[in-house]
Amino acid sequence: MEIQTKIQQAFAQAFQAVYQAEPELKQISVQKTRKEFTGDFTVNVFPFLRLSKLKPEETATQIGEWLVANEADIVAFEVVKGFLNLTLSDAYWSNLITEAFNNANYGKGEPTDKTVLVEYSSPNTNKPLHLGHLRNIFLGYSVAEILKANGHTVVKTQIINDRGIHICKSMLAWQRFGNGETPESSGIKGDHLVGKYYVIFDKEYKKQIAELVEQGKTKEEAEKEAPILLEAQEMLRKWEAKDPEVTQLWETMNSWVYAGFDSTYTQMGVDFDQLYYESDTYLLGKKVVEEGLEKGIFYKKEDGSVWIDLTEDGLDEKLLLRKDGTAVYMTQDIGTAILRSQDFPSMSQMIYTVGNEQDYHFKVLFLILSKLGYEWAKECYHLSYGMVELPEGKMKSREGTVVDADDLMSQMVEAARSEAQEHGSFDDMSEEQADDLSDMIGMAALKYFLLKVDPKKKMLFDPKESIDLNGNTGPFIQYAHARICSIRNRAENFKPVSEMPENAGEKERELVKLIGEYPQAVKDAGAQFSPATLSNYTYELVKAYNSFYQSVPIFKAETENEVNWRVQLSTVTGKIIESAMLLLGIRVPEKM
RNA sequence: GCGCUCAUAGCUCAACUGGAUAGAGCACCGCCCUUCUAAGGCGGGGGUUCGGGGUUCGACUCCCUGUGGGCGUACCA
Repeated sequence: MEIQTKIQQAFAQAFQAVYQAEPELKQISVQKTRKEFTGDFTVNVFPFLRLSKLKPEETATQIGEWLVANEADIVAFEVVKGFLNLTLSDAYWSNLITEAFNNANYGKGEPTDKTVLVEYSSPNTNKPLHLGHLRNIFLGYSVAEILKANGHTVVKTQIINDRGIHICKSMLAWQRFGNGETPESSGIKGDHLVGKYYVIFDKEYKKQIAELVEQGKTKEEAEKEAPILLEAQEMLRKWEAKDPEVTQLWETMNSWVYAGFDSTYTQMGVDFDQLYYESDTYLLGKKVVEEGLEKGIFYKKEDGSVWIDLTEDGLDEKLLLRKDGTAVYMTQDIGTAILRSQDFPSMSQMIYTVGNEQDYHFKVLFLILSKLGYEWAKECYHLSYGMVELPEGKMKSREGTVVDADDLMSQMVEAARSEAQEHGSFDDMSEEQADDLSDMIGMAALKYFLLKVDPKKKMLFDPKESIDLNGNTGPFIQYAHARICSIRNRAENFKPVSEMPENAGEKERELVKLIGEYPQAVKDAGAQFSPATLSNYTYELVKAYNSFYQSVPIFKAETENEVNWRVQLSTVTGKIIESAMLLLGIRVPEKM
């Protein structure tokens, strides 16, 4: 049990004993005592004055006296206005450090019976991944790891949008302008090659529109009638009819893209347990919509299109099948969700990591699923994150301001490499070690930069700032870890200490407190689906450690016991840094 | 138009979900390497928390309102 919860209960007990009244547990807020005051934890008595019928100071004092008399771990208290500041015993802190030192799973929750499916990538197969995908994927991966750390069983998944008009556009352009170019013949990564033809299609399409407009068509007419677009639509119909030639081309080009994605995912350091392809799920979606139509949940318009009326729920009418009977985005998503629930019958929650531009879409999706009678619909959760913006504004693929994921990652790694080179980190390293270290640092800078911001909020990506390795950054945290490893290596005669030295100073005590907060930090990050809260915690921990490291000599401590204690504190801090960073998907080096 | 959402130091972000004098990083200024990794530490300046009302013992946080951004409102995904 977390110490906060214990204090909460003790406080309630005290209230019962002193005033014969029961405060609501939720109302008892236990927080860290601010630096300006003495104490470890603070309880606010304001909400309970109507129960005690006394002034804030009197209430706090009486409760404080009871707690010191009856709770072994609480040894002193101090009252400032309505704030009751409690001081815990050294024995309590000593036990905590011993536990953190001995328990390999310190901070992680007990196994639960919950199975959570986390979707954290949903790429289209017509172009490479970009910066927006990076935030999406790092976020979802980290949330999945955090949920695991909270004891849940997690299934990581992606939905691959492999069918539709977009991929036909690339296919058509390749067929017409490609001259048989392949990733092998050109040396271009598969997803980038296919993306290149998507751009070529768009150029040709625009050219044809311009020509048609010149011939006297309106812009709208031209956009609908451009021959190359009609051909792409024809290709989609052929695909749906399983035309052998089109199918073959589709398979070939998708396979190029998957090879490209695989290498991007590898560089990102992420993995998946289960893949879903829309080409496999859209038919189930269509079937379910037909069934819903029979049940009267949906209705058909005269032109044959199928809709659902959500106006009574405060939403709009939504299309589910086009008049030609083909599926739309919503249709496929219904199919995918149902398929997943069938594949994982024990699933207790389904999380979709998707940008907040789709908030409305998921509201509608979950509502439809629940109208279709699926109980698990209420356990669906849209992990909605804010868009990534650049200093010059939004990323726009048409204007070429998209930041490519592969390019960005290699730039980060190269920046890290030259910095490490300058720093002399490679001096005793092999080439592979140097490569690995560069990768570790560059990726840490990027991941931490994207994860430290509250996922819900939109964020600004300034390339200059992201590449910075000082201050509140991933490499800053890695550096602390490397220093700790170096201390640990030096401490040959280290023996764990079971009691905190009586003369332990402020810096040490501050560090001890933060170490004690790790389990709660993991819990909070899981409850809020927020790697950012965990980043902030780790940053606080590292700052406290650096401050300690700077002002408290470790190997020149007065007694051997103190040396051991300080090495032990360092070791525990290092373990937490590593553990927390892994939950963010960030590796930590032993030297840098 | 309607719906959702955001606004905190020059810039980028925090603030334990309603609690004490709103904190960090970057940038700027000044110190600290014969103590263990200076990718570090210590100190300084910098705020009407977008404006205006309200609720509360207490508001960056909740409610109303105004202003200004973003997103959605597709037979796109």
